Amino acid sequence: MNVRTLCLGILSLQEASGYEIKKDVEDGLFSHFLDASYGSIYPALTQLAAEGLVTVRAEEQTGKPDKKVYAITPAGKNALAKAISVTPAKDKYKSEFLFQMLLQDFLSPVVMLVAIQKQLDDLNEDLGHIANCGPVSGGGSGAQFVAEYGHAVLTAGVKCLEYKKAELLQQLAVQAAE
Amino acid sequence: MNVRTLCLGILSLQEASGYEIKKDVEDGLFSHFLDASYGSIYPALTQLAAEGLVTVRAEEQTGKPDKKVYAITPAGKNALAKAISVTPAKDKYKSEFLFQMLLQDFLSPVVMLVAIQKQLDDLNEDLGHIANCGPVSGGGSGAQFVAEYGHAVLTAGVKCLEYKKAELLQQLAVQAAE
DNA sequence: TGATGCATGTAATCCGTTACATGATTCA
DNA sequence: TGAATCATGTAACGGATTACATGCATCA
Repeated sequence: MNVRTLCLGILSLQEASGYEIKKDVEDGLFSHFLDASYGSIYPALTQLAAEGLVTVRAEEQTGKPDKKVYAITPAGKNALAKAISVTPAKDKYKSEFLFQMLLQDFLSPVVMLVAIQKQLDDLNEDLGHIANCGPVSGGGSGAQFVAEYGHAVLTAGVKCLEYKKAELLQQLAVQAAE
Repeated sequence: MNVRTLCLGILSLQEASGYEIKKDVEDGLFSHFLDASYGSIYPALTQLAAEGLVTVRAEEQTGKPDKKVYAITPAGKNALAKAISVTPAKDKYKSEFLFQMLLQDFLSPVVMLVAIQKQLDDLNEDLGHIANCGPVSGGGSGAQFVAEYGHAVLTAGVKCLEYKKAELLQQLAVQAAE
């Protein structure tokens, strides 16, 4: 899936500017399974508008720069429906954290502890993003499904890491006592 | 993290050919959080050998093509230790499946069911990869940690999806009865 | 006889990130 | 006064994937 489809998908839930789409994938409900940078979002939006799949409207704001609000068109909805009806690619998960843990023989216990804590913070941050969006938001039942799935998976990770962390802490304490 | 470091990491656990490294990230214990293609592995290995971070040995095989077995050198271990001692980048997770679920209003219940089943199959496949490696394998305690974490997260996903699937199936049955 | 597994490699292409460029406003 | 937020955009660069090329052995 490319950034074009991503934008179309978000715009099908609500109107938004490029800046707001970036926020959605950075801090919003979608942050834990989507990603895109300004460098890909803005060109995609321009292209989408040129093809008539979205409309643009300049919105003046007081105290803030003007923004371009994009909205999906019927043609855009068709294109979106087509794009997401194909069997999706398998989820991609890349974790440098797990790579580090795999190679823990090369790491000092302190470095390990720092890495685990960082991972814990990252997971909790994502959990926070999901919680912030509240039970109802943009995508209705779809958003709820995604929130529940994310919550389940993220929570499982946290639980596992809390256990590991406690284990490590105890080991460190024993070592210090010797 | 780049493919160079990935190869160095796997070679620190055991000797391997490029083909075997690819299998590790495709079907092995690492498959659910690492990824690399031949097009990136082979050049990386060649480069690593040229820099003296790994050694190459041609191994003749009966009934199979010869293979080049790579092994990490002390210099390679140093380079690896250095590379993984920096704070790792945040995990990247991209899910077209969740994107589809988010946009479920554009999907027929049947397409949704197919998508959920496919996701379930994918998760169970990864779970199988972890189980196949058994309690002990290459990386010792590191491998065990990674296996436990993967198992916890993947299982949570399966549980959540089984529930959703049952819910959907029931809805479909009710609709059919009307 | 055709598909699949084992095995190595190269080159074009693509998609996206990073960095750069600009500028107003608000809050500390 | 400096940092952060809001806001849009471009261009170079990079890293990896995809597709291609080759070839033997085994299994159905």
